[in-house]
Formats: sequence, structure tokens, C-alpha cells
Amino acid sequence: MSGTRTTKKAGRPTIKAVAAAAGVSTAAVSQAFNDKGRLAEATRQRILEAALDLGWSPSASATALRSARTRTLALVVRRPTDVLGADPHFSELITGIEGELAPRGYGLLLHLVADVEEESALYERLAAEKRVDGAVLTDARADDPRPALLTRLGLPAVLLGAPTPTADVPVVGLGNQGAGVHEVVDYLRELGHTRIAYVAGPAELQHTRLRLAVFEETLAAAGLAPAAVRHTDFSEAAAVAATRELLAAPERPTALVYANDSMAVCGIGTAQRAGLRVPEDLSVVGYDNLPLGRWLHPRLTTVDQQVQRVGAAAARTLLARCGEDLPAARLDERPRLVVRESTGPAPHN
Amino acid sequence: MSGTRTTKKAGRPTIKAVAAAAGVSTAAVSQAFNDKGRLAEATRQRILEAALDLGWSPSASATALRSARTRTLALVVRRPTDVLGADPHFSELITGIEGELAPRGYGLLLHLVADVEEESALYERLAAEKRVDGAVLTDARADDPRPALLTRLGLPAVLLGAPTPTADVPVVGLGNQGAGVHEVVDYLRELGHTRIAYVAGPAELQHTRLRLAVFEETLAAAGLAPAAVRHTDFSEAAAVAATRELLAAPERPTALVYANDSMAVCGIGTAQRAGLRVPEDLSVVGYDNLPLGRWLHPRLTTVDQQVQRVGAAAARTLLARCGEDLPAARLDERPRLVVRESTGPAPHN
DNA sequence: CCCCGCAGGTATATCGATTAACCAAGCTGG
DNA sequence: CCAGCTTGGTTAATCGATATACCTGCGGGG
Repeated sequence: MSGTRTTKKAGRPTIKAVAAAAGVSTAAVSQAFNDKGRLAEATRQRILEAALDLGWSPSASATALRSARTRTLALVVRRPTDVLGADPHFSELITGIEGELAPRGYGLLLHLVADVEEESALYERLAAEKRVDGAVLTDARADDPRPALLTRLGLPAVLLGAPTPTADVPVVGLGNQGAGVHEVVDYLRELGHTRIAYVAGPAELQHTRLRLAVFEETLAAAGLAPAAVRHTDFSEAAAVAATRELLAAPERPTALVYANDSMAVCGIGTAQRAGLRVPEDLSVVGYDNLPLGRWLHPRLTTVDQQVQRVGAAAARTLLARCGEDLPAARLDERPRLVVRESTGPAPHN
Repeated sequence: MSGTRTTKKAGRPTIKAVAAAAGVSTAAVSQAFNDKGRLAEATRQRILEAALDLGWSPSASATALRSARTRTLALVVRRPTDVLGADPHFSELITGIEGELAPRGYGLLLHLVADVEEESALYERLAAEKRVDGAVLTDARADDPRPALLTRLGLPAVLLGAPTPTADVPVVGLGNQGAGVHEVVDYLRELGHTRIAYVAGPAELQHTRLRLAVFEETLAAAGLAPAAVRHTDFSEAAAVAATRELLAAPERPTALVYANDSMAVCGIGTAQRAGLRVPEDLSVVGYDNLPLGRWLHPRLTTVDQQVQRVGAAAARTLLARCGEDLPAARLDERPRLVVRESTGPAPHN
């Protein structure tokens, strides 16, 4: 019974296997991997080699248990019935985030939820189970309950949106979205447009309010008023309905500004279907600069807000809050207007 | 020093806190949560209540360490330079997967990689660190190295693609993609088209070959040959270039079939830009049924392969392989043709 | 010559949950 | 009247990695 117990377990190697292979204790292996303690250089090398050819890396769960850090961040995406607004935006965002996480060995835990209640319940669970070190909050709302919730849960977070007084959590990027809208309005004015309408997102979203305010202010500064404003839920149906209404008005707008590219595409289709030429009879502007916009006919004029960069900045900020030390990201780029073919001089009445 | 040590730790409650609150041992708490052991009903209730108002859930890392199961699956997305093909497809897929994971308390770890080497290295790391219980492999390739790799790593996996002889891992869905292409060709034939061209994806992708084969066979069965076939990397640029070439041919095709909707949209734009009317002069068919296709002008005729359902089926299969017991998903739906406005009778020469 | 200090490690408790083994009453049947 | 079963729990070992405290030679200064 006390014989040689070389019984190989089925699973992957553990720190013990590496220690045995290198002829040291498990503590030494740990020290070799974390550059702590005092090990002779030769020993360290021997250990690293042993680990390498056993294909060993420290178990994530064991390390997480011991250190109370999971090296995982959460991204929760609210996915409404209709995906029109959210999708491409999130792909870009995720790309930006992942670009910062991957090189540091962090993972991104992605969840989809239907509504805010579900989202809150999810954060409660993630915090209780200690499944993640932090979370990226998207789509800042007016009176957003999430920062307070996450603070109460003790879960580090960043919020994508414009800075507000009640900064429970750091806010990243999207700060000067107004700038994009401002440029759009100025550009349309230069083209001679005076009847400009805005197809906005849901009123409860922070950026909706922000951009709308800038839209109205910029027009006001030019002595104009919006031809009309329609709120939507970012759905295709709402975009089409809003467009139809706007085009049916007695004093038809000559330019339509949309809160995102997807809706703008719907808008162009709707206008064309109604027999209008874009941009000869109607100018259309989107927001987001989706790749697709470049290949439509006409190509979509839009605002590039570089979501990917915002995602990267958010990730860095969050990582910093999670104890990683890295140079803080400055996000100085402003959204910029991308003029293409869907906009042109205002038609002569 | 031996006084009352009621020192509350800063962090979230542990199983000890719950045990203390309920006046039992930690073992009892565990049993109450897992319906094991033999506890009096009253005790069980008392424990659950205590846990509830302390807001306690078992720590994911501790449970993972003990049980060697993380309740997390990996999805690795290869994101080439240009996102045209991949994006919306993956959003749908993720939605389908998440729909199965969420109710079972599983999480989805999302990673983006640049190429196959990076992808393989990532699987090695995920396996070594025991960070996930399994992985969903997308974009089956000819001679795909990943199934063998994952098998070697002992990581359960499912592959999205068509069944092949070397089934190292189970294969889910997308099996009868050919069916969609078959319908497309038949439909175009009925409209009188005889010069039909195909804009395919990268040749190394399994579904590219599969669909292309069906395309050619179906045409052959009707006594026809493809007007032309172009391979692309799913990028916008390649789609546009391929379209231009095809339209410049001496015997111009009257119908263009694309391997995905994004390319089809580029195709329509390119054709219109070349002065062709869609569908009067040229019929265009996509593949995927993206939401956007419905709102273009003209609305895109396409093939709906219900990626979301495939994602759900993949998740169920993978969960089953990870030890969850759930009824196996039957995936009986075939891709179906969605006829809209981008296709019409062949023009008279 | 003896003790100090340091280089180079090792032994062990710990993170939080689970579980196999065990134990104390209470009851029953022979 | 007590062996033996059942009920309702508890104790302690364990998962894998890490950190603290500790140990063991060996060289050198006093």
C-alpha cells in the first residue's frame, strides 16, 4: 500500500505535477511564475521549462479563489425586440474592449438581457457569485439606476455616456457627441437647408437628450427651429413610420438627421419608395459610420464617433479600477462628420 | 484578545456568514442549496431565508475549483480586417446561444482573434487555465484543425457546419445549407434567368464549398452552367470588385447570387452605381436574412437560415456534452427562400 | 571558534464550497 | 432492556494556487 503511487490522474496537470517534474515544492513553482520569493535563476528556469512541456498554466478558479480576482469583466447588452440600433454598435464596442483585455489575459463575459430589471438582477448575481471583477455599462439613461446599484454591490464599473453630476462611477467617452450633431447641422445649413428634421432614439437615453439639445441649440443659433422631431425605439418599424410622417408633412423637410445609421438606411429606403430622390429631393444623415453605409447607393453621409476607441478607453479605465496599473487613456478625438453622397444642396422650392 | 470576534469583513458574505445566521454548519447550507443530504424542511427554509436576506450565492470560483466545472462556455470569433461578413451573423448566433445559457446560469466568454494561430493558442490557454467547460467553434473549414486540437485538450466542443466523416466533435446545424441555394437557383430559373453568377466566400470555408457545389449541381440539373463564380474574403472591397467584374463581362449575368446579405447590399449599390436597375436589369439574392435587407430599396431577396436557432441548438448540444442533462435539440428547419423586391423576371435580351 | 545573517528554498494555513464519513438522539422490535 | 435503524445534522478532507512563517547550510566577521 505504501508502494510507488505514480497514478496519473486523467485531467490536466496541476502545480504539483510541475513541482514534481522540476524536483521542487509547489511553492517554488508558484514563485517562479509570479516573480516573487527568492529562487536561484537556474531553478526558476528549470521550473518554467517543466511547466512548458507539461503545458501547465495556473488554474483560473484556484487563482481566483485565492486572490478574489477573476480577471474577467462583464458586458451586458440589452437586446430589445428589434436589433436595429444595437447590433453593429456593439460589435465595434466589443472589438475595442477586447483589444485591451486580451493582451492582459482578461476575459469578457457577455450577457444579453431583455430589460433593465433583468439587467439589475444579473448584476446582483454576478456580484454575489463573484464571477467578474467589473462591468461596462452601456447606454447611459437619464437617472440611470445602475451606477448606484453597482456601487452598492461593490463592483467596479464604467459608464459609457456623458459626464453627469452624480458620478457614482467613472464615465467614459461619448462626451462630446454634441460636437458631431453640431457639425451636421452647420453642414446642412451651408447647403442651404432650413427645414431640418431629427429622428431621435428613445427619450430616456442620455445621448438622445444630449444630441437633441445640441441639434436644437445649433439651429436656434442660426435663427431656425427644427422642422420636426420624432422619437423612436431604434426599431426598423419606428424609423420607417417616423420617416413617412415627416415626409407627409405639408412643409416637407429637405433634410433628415437620424440618430443612427441603421435608421438612416431605413429612411433612405422609405424616401425612395415614396418617389423621392436622395440627395436631390432629400438629404439624409446617419450616425455611427457603419461599414455598410459606404456601399449603399447613395453612400451614407454620417458621423463617425469611433466607438471602437471608446470601448478601448472604457476597458482601460475599468482595468485601472480593478487594480491593473496602466496609463490612463485619454480620449481626445471628437466625433467627426463623414460627408458622402446622401446629402446635397437644398432643393429650390 | 479572546473576546467576541464579530469583526465583519469588508467583502460580500460567505457561506460561513449564512451558516452563522441560520445557526447551522456550513455543510448544512451547502446541502440546502443543492438538495442533497437530509435536512428537516424547517431547517432548509431557515437557511434559504438567511441566504436570501444576506444576498448570498455560492462563489463561482470556489464552486468551480471544487467541482472542476466553471459553468462558462467560450465563443471565439475570428475578426478579419474587414467585418462585413461576420458581424450581424455573430450577433444572431450569440443571441441564440445566450438564450440557452442564461436560464441555466451559464456564462459566455467571448474572445476576438485575428487568425487561426491566435485562435489555437487561445484554446490552449483556456484549457490550461480551466477557464471554460467547452467551446463553440464557428466557421468550419476544410481540414479544420480545431476539432482535433480541442479533443486533445479534452475540451468539449461543437462545430457549426456540415457533418463530415472525421467527426471528432459533434456538428450542429447549417447541415442542409445546400437546400437554400437549391431553392434560389430554382426560383431564378422560373423567372427565366439563365446567366446566373455566384459571389462566394473564402474557398477554405466549408460552407462556401458546400453551397457552391449545390449551386453548380442545381444549375447542371437544369442543363446550365454558372455564368461565373468569384471567391471573396467577405470584405466590402472584394464584393464590389467581384460585382464590377461580373457586370463588365461580355455576356453580362442577369442574376447575381451572394454568399451573404452584406455583400449583396454592396452588390446592389455597385450595380445601381453602374446605371443598372435592380431588379429590372439585374436580380440580386443574398444569404442570411439580416434585418436591414427588409428596408433597403429594393428590399433584398435572401435566404433565411435562422442562425439564432442554430446557435441555440449548438448551445444545447454543448451543454449536454458538459454534463447538463437536457433533451437533445432537433434542428429540423431548413433554410428557406425569402422573396422580396431585388429579384424579378430575367430581362429580354 | 562561534554565532549571525543570508541565500535558497520548504511546510502549512488559507481562499469558499462541497461531500464522504461520522455521530448523537429517539424509536422500535425482539 | 438494549441492539440496531432512522433522522438530522456535524466534522474534516479536499479542490489548486499562493503567502507567510519557518528551516537549513554555508560563509564571514568578531
